[in-house]
Amino acid sequence: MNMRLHNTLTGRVEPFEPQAPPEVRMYVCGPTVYDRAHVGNFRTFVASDLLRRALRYKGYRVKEVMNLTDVEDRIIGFARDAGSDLRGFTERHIRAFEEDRAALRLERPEVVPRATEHVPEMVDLIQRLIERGHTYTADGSVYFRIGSFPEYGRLARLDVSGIKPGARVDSDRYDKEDVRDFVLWKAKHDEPEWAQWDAPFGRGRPGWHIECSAMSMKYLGETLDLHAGGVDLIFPHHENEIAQSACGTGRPFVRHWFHVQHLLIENETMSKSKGNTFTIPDIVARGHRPEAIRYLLCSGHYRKTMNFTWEGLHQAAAALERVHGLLTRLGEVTREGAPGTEVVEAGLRARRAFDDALADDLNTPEALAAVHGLVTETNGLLAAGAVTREGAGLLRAHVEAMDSVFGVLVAAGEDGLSTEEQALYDARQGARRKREFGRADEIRGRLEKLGVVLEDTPQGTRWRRKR
RNA sequence: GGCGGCGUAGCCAAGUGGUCAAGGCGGAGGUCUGCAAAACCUCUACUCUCCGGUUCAAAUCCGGACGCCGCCUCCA
Repeated sequence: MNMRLHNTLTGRVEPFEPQAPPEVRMYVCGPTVYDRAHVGNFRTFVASDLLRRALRYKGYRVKEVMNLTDVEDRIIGFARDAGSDLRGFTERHIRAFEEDRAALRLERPEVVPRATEHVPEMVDLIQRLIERGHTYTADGSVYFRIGSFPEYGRLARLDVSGIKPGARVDSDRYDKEDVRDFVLWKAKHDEPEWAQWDAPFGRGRPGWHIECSAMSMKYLGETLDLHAGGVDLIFPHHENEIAQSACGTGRPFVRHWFHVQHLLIENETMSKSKGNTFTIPDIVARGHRPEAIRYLLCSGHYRKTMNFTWEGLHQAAAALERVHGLLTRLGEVTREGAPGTEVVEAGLRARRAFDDALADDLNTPEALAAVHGLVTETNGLLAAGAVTREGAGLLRAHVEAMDSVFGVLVAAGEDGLSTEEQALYDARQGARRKREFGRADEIRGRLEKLGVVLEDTPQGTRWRRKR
């Protein structure tokens, strides 16, 4: 159950120790549902999915909460423009997110709360902050006074001392005592009715950060074991979450902060103006499989900027195909007998390397290398006829165990051949039996154009879909 | 300007003081095959952006240069 993870709070890789093992209470900042999430967003979600799966692999029981931010100024704006109410607008994007989540084989967190369904909890927390003297009101909005929290800036390593308390900063709509103070509750202006809630401190809507504090603590308790998100959230979002939560409860908010680096697309920053904020359906429309996307996102370390390229997607698909091919061939072994020591040892060796890699700050690239090491060894043993049926089962079990973390190594069930494809397949088999190889090759070429690859083996002809 | 990170083969990507610079993709040759495909075997970075330094020893530590990226108020 040993695991070392980098902790943004300390800036070091340190042993991960939950408060009440084997349970891990983990929170992940989820999507803001005003648009379809892009691959960059999904890098974070894939990384946090790898983390929760790795923790389970190591013997922990994970309770993960991932919020859906379904009220926020942009959402309100877009919904109003679309002539929709909040629920109608966000529902569409939530469904899209669920589709993408399933396509990338992300496990569904145990709790997926929506901000709009937790306004009372947020009001409650704000109320507590007011009572403890961490707030002030300006124009009806409630602000958090960062000067009331000495530890402010620790996570982001910001030096707050340069900001003069009391220096008023002009803002078109709100009047803050300090630039870095942030809003807990925004007083209503001209927002639609569906974007307003009642609170003891006035009608309005919650600020951005408060939802994560309120929802995480509701489902996971006042101190979380793990909190994950993209690096861009370190400041101000997570810094503010810490301030609100710690000041509201008087306890540490999070023990371990896990932050995922950003993604580059073809060596360029993602941005709307560059037109490279690809969504999962965008990438699929270009002929790539979601499994390849997931594999590619798994192939770099989460703390390092990753370069996402179309070429890389092809490479990922090819690497994945290699593992799938091994599994197919393991299933075809018929020889009886106990597994040889070579088989047993190859499996154990790979598992040890795999376990070590995961324990070392979730080093998935190295864990993947362990998987491929086993593939190469097994292929060799297979070619030498050294694998029995029992041995094949053992090796497959190792791959499956490792895939409990990666989630793409075992191929999803494929559809059978269509009637047309089946007819061609049968015709080729007939031609081959009659040794009419010219005709057989011609049919094989036609099937390949249809995306079906044939492989003749001593045991017969097998087919697979081209990647 | 302040803070943080990165620069490893054609491409993707581990390694952060001392067996060997992982692994994948691609490429070359060979084995197998009716031919292919798949698989196997061999080869594919004497070197880690560059320049200095520390050390018996550096891709790994220190200094500098160049290039790239992120954060410094609602963007994963």
